[in-house]
Amino acid sequence: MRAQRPNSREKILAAAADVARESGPGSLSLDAVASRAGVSKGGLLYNFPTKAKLMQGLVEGYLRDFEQALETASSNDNDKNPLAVYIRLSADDCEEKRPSASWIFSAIAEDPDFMTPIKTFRRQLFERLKGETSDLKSLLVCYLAIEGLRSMNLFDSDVLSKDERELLVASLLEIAGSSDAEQASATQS
Amino acid sequence: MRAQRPNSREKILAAAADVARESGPGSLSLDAVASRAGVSKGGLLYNFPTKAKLMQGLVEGYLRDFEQALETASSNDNDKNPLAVYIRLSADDCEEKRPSASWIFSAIAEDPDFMTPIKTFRRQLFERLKGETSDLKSLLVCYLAIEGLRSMNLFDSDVLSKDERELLVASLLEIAGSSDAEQASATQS
DNA sequence: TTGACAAGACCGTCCAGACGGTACAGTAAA
DNA sequence: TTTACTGTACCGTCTGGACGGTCTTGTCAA
Repeated sequence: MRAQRPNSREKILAAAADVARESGPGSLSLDAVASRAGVSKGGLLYNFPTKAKLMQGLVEGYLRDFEQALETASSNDNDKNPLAVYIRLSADDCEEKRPSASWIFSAIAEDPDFMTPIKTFRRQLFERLKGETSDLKSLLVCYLAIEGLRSMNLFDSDVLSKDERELLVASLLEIAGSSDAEQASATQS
Repeated sequence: MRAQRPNSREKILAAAADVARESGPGSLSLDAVASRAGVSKGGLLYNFPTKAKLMQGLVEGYLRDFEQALETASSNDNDKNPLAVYIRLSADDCEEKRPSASWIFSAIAEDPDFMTPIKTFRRQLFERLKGETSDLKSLLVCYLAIEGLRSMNLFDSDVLSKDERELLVASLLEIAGSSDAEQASATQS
């Protein structure tokens, strides 16, 4: 069956992400991942019969983690509107120093089709937010700004200072919140 | 006669961008670029002695074009505030279907350091906008949203419909414009 | 006008190395 | 015995790059 001793699988996936981050996305070779994971190349190929499967594993793990984080955030932050929850979650995500998903570049280089699951996931997420947000304009602005934050994090771009990031998030929450307030009670100058 | 003028340089650069876009960033090999440009590999290596130089050429051309576009846009759109000009320019950029700068992925895979010129350029641009915009919050939101738009364009992600894109741009211009109005009414120079 | 010649622009071929992947024998625990 | 690997050897392919040769153009003296 599946996951009996999935220790290696996770280790390999984490190692792949580490290699991509530290040695650059172009250096993500099977040998590098294997040695980084403390696993022989044979063992790697046993868990992931092909490099494409490795990439697929990375994508699936990424999506799974994202979905789970969204779910728990929705539960914990229940009192807020979904857009605000998403903003806060994404901002926290991007707060972490390491560009967690730079393996994406490797995946794209390998085969651009690896992006399609991520793209459809994003689209579904956006559609869901669209259904849960009253003001389309606020949603668009906030969603795109968060996308920009993600982009900068992915490219390891440090254009914004910490203060500016916080101010941005506050502004976005204000925008997201104002739409909520409009919906609840149209009382704001 | 064959075009022996530095014509070849531009042709090669364009060919490289085409190959990266059409065959995927991972297939950006010297042979592919050479054949696409209608140039032998030797000829390519003559113009760009190494693959790194090719990438550098792509980056420099990208930055040069961007700067020039910004300049002409500033001249033509003189009556508007700089942030609005930037928003409009970027939106137009992202509107074009064909030329994603997907060669960036190849460059990153080759060596992440190729991003540093682009990163410093972005930072300078942001600093300049910061100096020219009265309301930091508006700037942050608009700049990041545009960054998000760029990101989606780069990843060839079609989450937004055309109407939504237009609505987004209108909203951003509104946000940018309101800061301008504040500046105009509150402080006169 | 012509011929010689140097420099620039480009071609075609070859090569060492890295990579993904295969095959297979061995091993230690459950 | 099966599962989950390890370790090594190996193959075919692709890639960046080096190299020497070739064609074109500009220059200048005679």
